[in-house]
Amino acid sequence: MINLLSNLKISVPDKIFIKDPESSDLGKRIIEHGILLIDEIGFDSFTFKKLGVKIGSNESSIYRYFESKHKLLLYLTSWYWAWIEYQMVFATHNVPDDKDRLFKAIEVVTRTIKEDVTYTHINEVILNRIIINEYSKSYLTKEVDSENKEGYFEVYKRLIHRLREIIKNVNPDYKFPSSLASTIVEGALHQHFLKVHFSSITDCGKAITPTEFFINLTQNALKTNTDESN
Amino acid sequence: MINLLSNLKISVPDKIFIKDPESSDLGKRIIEHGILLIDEIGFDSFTFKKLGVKIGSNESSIYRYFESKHKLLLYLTSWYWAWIEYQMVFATHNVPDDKDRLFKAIEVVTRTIKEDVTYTHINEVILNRIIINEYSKSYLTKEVDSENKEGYFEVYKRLIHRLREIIKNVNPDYKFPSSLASTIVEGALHQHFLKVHFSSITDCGKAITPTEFFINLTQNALKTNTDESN
DNA sequence: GCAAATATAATAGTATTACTATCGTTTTTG
DNA sequence: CAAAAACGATAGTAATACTATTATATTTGC
Repeated sequence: MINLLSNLKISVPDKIFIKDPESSDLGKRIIEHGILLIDEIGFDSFTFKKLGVKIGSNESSIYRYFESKHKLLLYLTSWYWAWIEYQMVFATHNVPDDKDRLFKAIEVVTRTIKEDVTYTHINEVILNRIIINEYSKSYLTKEVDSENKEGYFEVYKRLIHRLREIIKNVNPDYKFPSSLASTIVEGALHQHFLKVHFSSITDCGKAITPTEFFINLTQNALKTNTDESN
Repeated sequence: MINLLSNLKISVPDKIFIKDPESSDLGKRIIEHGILLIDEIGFDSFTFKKLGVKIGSNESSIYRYFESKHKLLLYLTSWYWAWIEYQMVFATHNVPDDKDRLFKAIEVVTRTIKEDVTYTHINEVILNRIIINEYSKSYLTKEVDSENKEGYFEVYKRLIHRLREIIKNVNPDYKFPSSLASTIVEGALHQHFLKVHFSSITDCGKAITPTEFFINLTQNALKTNTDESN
């Protein structure tokens, strides 16, 4: 699976960037060290000037790739969700049982990220931390609707749609497949955050994982009256 | 109930402000128009200078109440959750059946806010919109841990703890009462957001409410094997 | 191998932000 | 009524989030 993935370029909507960062060495350094710096000082304190210093390049050069730090965040989040999407597709591919497929899919979107050596300039463990800490900021803006129209959130919505379809296969009569799908994905990020910063309002921690919680929640939500198999 | 509440002052941790905005006319105007202005232009574009213009006062005077706009947001969110907490306590008070109590509690934390005339200078409908759009930004910061130690999130955590206890009463064997409680509260905000901005990834809208979704989810999550009553 | 095109670097400049500090005036209150 | 507290006005600062221009380096196409 890792080899299959390594031949694929994770595809990010091209309206997000001015110049594709994958197309040059400087572009890749912007992504690589952008991730590290956002993780280090937080997105709010992050500036292109500081990133320029880190990569020994100039602020103005970074602006030729991304028109703002907000667009860079949109790039990173789209990349992340596309990466998760690929993992979901591969992990659920050829799984014959509908329920098993759903459990696999939930596992992919809720688990703690382990390092992936496929994309050398992107540290997925750190990127995942950025998603947990900063993802909401990418859409909690006054510009959401216009940016949504521009397609900046396509990857994320497609992932939720895929998960919704897998849910519907398990129980076509379930009334809230979209809300369940979006709750699992967003909720998992939230539980991972709580685990680190507000442990008193989550059960997730050393013994219990968000994956366990959401699989249990989903399993019960989709149980039909006549279903005693689980 | 409204009359009972009107005698209560919603209590916000006093470390959040420099001077209690409830203690003066200017303070109340800061809160009242702060809410309106944040809703109008979004928290990111909101500044004390702009607020000063709106209320015919000076930037420097506002700084005498709140040391930063971030603290003002913490004030508003604490106020909001304390207000929700009161409603939850009153709505569940004297409800004999554990399940009914839980459903009432979920309703209070997930429903669409209708206007409340009790607190004249605070428009709860608009404040709710701010919570939906901006709440995450109050804790998704590099300072969460130190601010959490200072008690800035006490009200929110207390609300989640209350909900958790109500959940535990219904099913003491349920393994994830804290995670379920935090998922309901955070998830409801998220579903309300999706309803407005990303309707394709939620079932909530005109026909279905977040309350319905989360009551259904909880009901199924807490069902015991021998429980056929619902 | 060289000219043209492209990419990058360096510098400067702008309006705004998120404050702090000071001072004078008004209002409150003991 | 005097002292204290609150408020308003002004000024100042370092940083932010850019844009614009120009110079230099690198790549490429013929």
